[in-house]
Amino acid sequence: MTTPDFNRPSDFIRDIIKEDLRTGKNNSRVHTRFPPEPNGHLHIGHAKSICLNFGIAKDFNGLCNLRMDDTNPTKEEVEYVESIQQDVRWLGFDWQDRMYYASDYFERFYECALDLIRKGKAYVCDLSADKMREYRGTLTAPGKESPYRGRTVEENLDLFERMRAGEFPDGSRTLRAKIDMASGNINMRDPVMYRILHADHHRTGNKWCIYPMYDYAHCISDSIEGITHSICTLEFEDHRPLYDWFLDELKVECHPRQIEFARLNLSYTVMSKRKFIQLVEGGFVTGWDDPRMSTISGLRRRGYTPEAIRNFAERIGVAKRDSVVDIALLEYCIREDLNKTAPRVMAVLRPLKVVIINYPEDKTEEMDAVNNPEDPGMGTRKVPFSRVLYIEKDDFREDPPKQFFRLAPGREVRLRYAYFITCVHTVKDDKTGEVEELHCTYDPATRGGDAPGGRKVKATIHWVSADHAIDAEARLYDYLLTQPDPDDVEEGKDFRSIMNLNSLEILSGCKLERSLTGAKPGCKYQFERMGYFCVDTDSSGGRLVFNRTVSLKDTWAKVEKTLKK
RNA sequence: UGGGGAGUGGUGUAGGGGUAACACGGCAGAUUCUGGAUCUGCUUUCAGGGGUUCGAAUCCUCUCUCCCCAGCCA
Repeated sequence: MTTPDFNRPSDFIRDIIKEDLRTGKNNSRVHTRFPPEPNGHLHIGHAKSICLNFGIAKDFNGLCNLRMDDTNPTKEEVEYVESIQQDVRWLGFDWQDRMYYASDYFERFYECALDLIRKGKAYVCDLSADKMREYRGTLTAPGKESPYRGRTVEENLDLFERMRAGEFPDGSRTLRAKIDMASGNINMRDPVMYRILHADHHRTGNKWCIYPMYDYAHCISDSIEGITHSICTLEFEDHRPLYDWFLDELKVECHPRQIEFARLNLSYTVMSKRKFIQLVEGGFVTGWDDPRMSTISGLRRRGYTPEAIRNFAERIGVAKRDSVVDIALLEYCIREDLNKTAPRVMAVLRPLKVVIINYPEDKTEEMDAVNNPEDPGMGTRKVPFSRVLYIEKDDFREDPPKQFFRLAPGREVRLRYAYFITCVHTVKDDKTGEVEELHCTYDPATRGGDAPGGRKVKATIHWVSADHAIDAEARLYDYLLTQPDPDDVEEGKDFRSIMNLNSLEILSGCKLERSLTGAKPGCKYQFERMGYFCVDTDSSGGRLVFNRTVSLKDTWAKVEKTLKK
């Protein structure tokens, strides 16, 4: 058992909990829950909530349940409950034996409904959906009471039992709470507690044909599980009076406190199930786990680590105001993690052939390369060097601008862990004039990368020996949107009008150092100077596919950009 | 025009009567066998008006702006 951590960065929710602990509320217990509806895949917004709920439990020596909020059989599927469990586990959280389903409580909900009917606090209403909307009133005008509001307890009991028995068709009746049709809070205008739905539920099958609504089911679920702090997002703020109303009327022992926080928005991406579906169906991405998606599965496939995401969740904080977090912070978090953990490797994404004309044709040397300068414990490896190499196209410029330090005609640079080379000749395509091969000389005295006299070069570039290289495909990703805010679009258009149509660039024929042979999906590397890459699940047999998780910070790219202006 | 929330630098989060802090970003520089990492410095803020006070981001008051709510979705 760990001691509660009161020292970690606090937030308004933890402040409330600390106060409750101080005053001995809830017998000094802390119990939260993460309650997704299994109707879609989790995204990084959910990760914020997961980290919050499980994190609070951990900080205060409490517990956090995982609960499927499965009260709507028409939308929920087992496929989703499995993916949700996988994602939560992957993020590093453990609900132990506390995996719950709202559907497990259906009988309890029913009993409670009976109780409310007997107390005259709930009634069966025969209004159609359209009529009910009409009776509800508007934001500014009060509603009208349903003509069925005055039914006797006996009649209500009879009708409700028959609703359960399946005597009535979908939509013909509802069970409603009897509260106040004139309330300024529309949620309190006799909200529906049960609707008739002759639909198979993924867990209860055809046992039920009436299903409870969120507001009714959620508070009771929390109460049953002994939740102390029921944390949800801002849009439920004006549902809180109803949450409290049900629990007060039912006189339950455990009455959790609902606390609302602002959901996460991330710049240059979308964050709602509806928009994700539009992306998938519109063919903008290949699926829920497309590495450009901010779904947990997408981020995982992209090469993000649970550590980075947890760290991100901590850095963004928790508050009540609407905000848009700069995606640069997420990128910072993954770079921070991978910088410490990812082995370095040399990979040429856009190869340019280089012949070292004064190097023997049949010779191969094994150069020592450091696996991770941030972590000497990760050791070294041998990288083969020979006469014909590949370097990055971007590392050569025939007419280098002033700030360009890399290879150019007549200029000397260092090949990382190998030799200094000087470009003495360029071979061009007759027709296009494009440089297709470089002839260079090397200085044998610089073996390993250092000149004996302390001679300096301005750049070190990576390379791969042509004869020893393995081929791979690299997928480079860019933001999904061309603008930070998905809703900042022209009148009448939606986020699809600001899609970045170049968010995926596929590079084939990349040349990798041979140590990457047989790398397995999920393996993460830093391709030196190019970014962090992760083996994609599309890899098979000898075919290697890499996702670029995130590029390295690139000062040269910035300089070049301002140069172009 | 009803009800519920929220306004602190470019972004996010602290500070809750004593003169605004941390992180990311941006910009410089140092350093470096990754134009990476690291280090240093700079950048810029309390929505507005009035009031209380020796002193207000903080308390009071008025105003403005933004977000959410009219599913038998969650």
